[in-house]
Amino acid sequence: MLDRAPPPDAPTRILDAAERIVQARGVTALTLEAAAREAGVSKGGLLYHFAYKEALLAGMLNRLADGVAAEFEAVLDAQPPHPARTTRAILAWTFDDPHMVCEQHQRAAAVFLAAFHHDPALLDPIRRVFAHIRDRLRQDALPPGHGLAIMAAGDGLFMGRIFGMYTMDADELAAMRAALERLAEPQAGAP
Amino acid sequence: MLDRAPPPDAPTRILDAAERIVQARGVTALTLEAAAREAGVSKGGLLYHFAYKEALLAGMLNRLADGVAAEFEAVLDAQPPHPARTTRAILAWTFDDPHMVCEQHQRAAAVFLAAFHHDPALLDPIRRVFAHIRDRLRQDALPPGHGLAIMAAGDGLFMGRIFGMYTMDADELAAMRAALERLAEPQAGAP
DNA sequence: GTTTGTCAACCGTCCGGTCGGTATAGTTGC
DNA sequence: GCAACTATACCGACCGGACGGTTGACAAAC
Repeated sequence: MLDRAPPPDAPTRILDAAERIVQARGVTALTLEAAAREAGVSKGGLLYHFAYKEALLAGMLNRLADGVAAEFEAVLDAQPPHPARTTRAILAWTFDDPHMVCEQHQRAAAVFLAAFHHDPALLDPIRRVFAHIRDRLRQDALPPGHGLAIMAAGDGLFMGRIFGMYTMDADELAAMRAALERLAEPQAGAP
Repeated sequence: MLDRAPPPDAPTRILDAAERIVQARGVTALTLEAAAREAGVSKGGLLYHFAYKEALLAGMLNRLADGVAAEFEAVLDAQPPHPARTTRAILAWTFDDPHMVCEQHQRAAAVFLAAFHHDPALLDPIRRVFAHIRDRLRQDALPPGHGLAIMAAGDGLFMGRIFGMYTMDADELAAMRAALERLAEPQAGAP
């Protein structure tokens, strides 16, 4: 389909390479030399584009934040109108299939952890994305707390998967989704 | 009350020191030398008790897993009989106050992350603890998925706090708890 | 001819792990 | 009773390698 994409520029190639390394071999393996080699440039070449290692990490995380924001926006747009549209988008985001297994998200998690490892402040761009989602969530016509509970459950599921804390089969996943969907009913708990 | 506790032995002191470092200054600051100094032994002394750095990490994580298991057991024991007793214990564990702000848990998170950073396989002891809790959860008289949803939400909240992704005020927390408690009602969603 | 992008060689530091050694407390043989 | 030996606990100098970052050179683009 898009096999004729132009070759990415050096910074992009470097960011890609760094992500690949972090995903495949963990934070410790992400050295300037390794990233440079993987990207097909020299260490000096890498340092021309990212003057410090921290700049590289920041670049990775900024791109990640943009990606996450765009992805959520896409899921939201695909959602039919509903009083709890944002909440339902989160549910879809969490449970709908392509997303669940996506290697993309393993990579996102790896980048996230790598950044946190180096300096928690690097996470700020992502924090802003989540804060934005939470603001949207507040505008849903739902009893207070329901949206947050669903969001927290989604995050918990995601984290659990990242850390290999629990792997659930399709049945359990479906049951969880059903449970959370009860919380996303507009009339739920209305007085 | 117990101010006459005997001084801890060297391995315990080292583990304590390592935890303190990891919590206060992050994974990167946990070097053998730093841990040794903080524990008041020499590097050689530390290596006598923990032959590799990995052994130190494993020791930290094993102790953590034991602590978490004991803590959950205590919360569970404090719970009055109820068809969804384990689920309610998780709710209490997640939301009841002393636990929420506890510095202990910041430390637990730091140890967890440090271990994961070094080698994800190190997390196995904790994984076992969570698997055990999940088994208990399944025995609650609740529609399938409700317990899991609550557990995931608790994990999400915990992770969110660790990574500073979102900080919720007391009202939001209370609303979340109320929402999740609806899922912990035995009759909830019964046909 | 200067700016832009890239390179390879190099440096200083830090860190995990090794190693030879010390001190104290048993244990054994006589 | 004591010498010889062993085990336990600990010390700190040192080594080798890795890693982040610097430097100076160089070629193509403008």
